[in-house]
Amino acid sequence: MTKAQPPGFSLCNNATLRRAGRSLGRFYDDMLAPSGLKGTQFGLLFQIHVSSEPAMGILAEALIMDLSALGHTLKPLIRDGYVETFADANDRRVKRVRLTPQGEIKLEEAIKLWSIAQQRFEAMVGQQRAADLRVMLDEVAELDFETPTAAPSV
Amino acid sequence: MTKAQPPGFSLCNNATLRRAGRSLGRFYDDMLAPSGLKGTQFGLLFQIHVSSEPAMGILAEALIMDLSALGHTLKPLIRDGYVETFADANDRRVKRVRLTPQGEIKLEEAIKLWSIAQQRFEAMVGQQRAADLRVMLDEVAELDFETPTAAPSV
DNA sequence: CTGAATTAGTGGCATATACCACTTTCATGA
DNA sequence: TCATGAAAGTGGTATATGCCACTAATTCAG
Repeated sequence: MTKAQPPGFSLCNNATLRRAGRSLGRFYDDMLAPSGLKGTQFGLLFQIHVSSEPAMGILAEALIMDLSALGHTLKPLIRDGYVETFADANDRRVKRVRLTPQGEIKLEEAIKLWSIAQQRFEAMVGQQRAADLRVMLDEVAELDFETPTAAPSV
Repeated sequence: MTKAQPPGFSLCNNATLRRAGRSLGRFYDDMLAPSGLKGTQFGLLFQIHVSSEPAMGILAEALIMDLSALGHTLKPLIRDGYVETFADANDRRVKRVRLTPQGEIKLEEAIKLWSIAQQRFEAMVGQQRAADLRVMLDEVAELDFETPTAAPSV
């Protein structure tokens, strides 16, 4: 028979991805800890920073995140004064998001810590392989999982 | 200059991994929905199934998951009667975990759904590339992130 | 222009995870 | 044997995320 599955390894792409996510997440969290931000929060601040006062829906889409989840995740950042929201001028349904000056400062501070984490990680797996991995992951993220539940409606 | 970052893509390995995780997670969740299990729960049941009545600590280690997080994640599964725990015979500190008969049945049911998800995914990215991705992810998960906080204590 | 359908967010609820402070058991050395 | 310290879990608290039901604003057909 084939050799027994190494303990902890799974053939499930999803389980494997989550497992790696927990591991890597803790690493980035640890490295970012001095800033008081979690890896996720850093990513969120960064995405807001590089976007142009994005609407929540647009932001959620870019992050492939549920809109309501984004709302929840944003709360601690708003509470801590790093992010603020404001109504769109043309469509009052739309709420836009931006960093506060304090948020920009915090982000800069965090970027320094993040760079170290990023470097440490890439030193371990290789810069090229890390880039390859990201490409692969972005491809996975962008896949069209449209479930053909049954016959596609005419 | 280099071309602007495509919206939603990040150089951060952690952010990219999480983003892909959300995307893939939803896909597996959707596919498993008829069983009433989430992708995470399926992975957990499976890992318990292939282990030999593992102690919680061992299970957590295999999944690279915090022990207390495992405890919390296990609760709904215990409540729903899929998993049960029992004290180790030789060390009363140790709590072992196993599937109930009901849990085994549910797992079998879920495996059918999972297979479809797995197939669909691999049809999209290619079986070989999926395998490569898992290898890469397992490697990342297994990295030694030991933070050399400062001078290693003598 | 008015009522139905659509779009954007919110709030509630449930699971996923982490860290920390305990509590209970063991293991160990004096 | 007994005090100490290590090991395994539990519970609390906080963030991360998703889905669903609902509300507010818009858009659109008639």
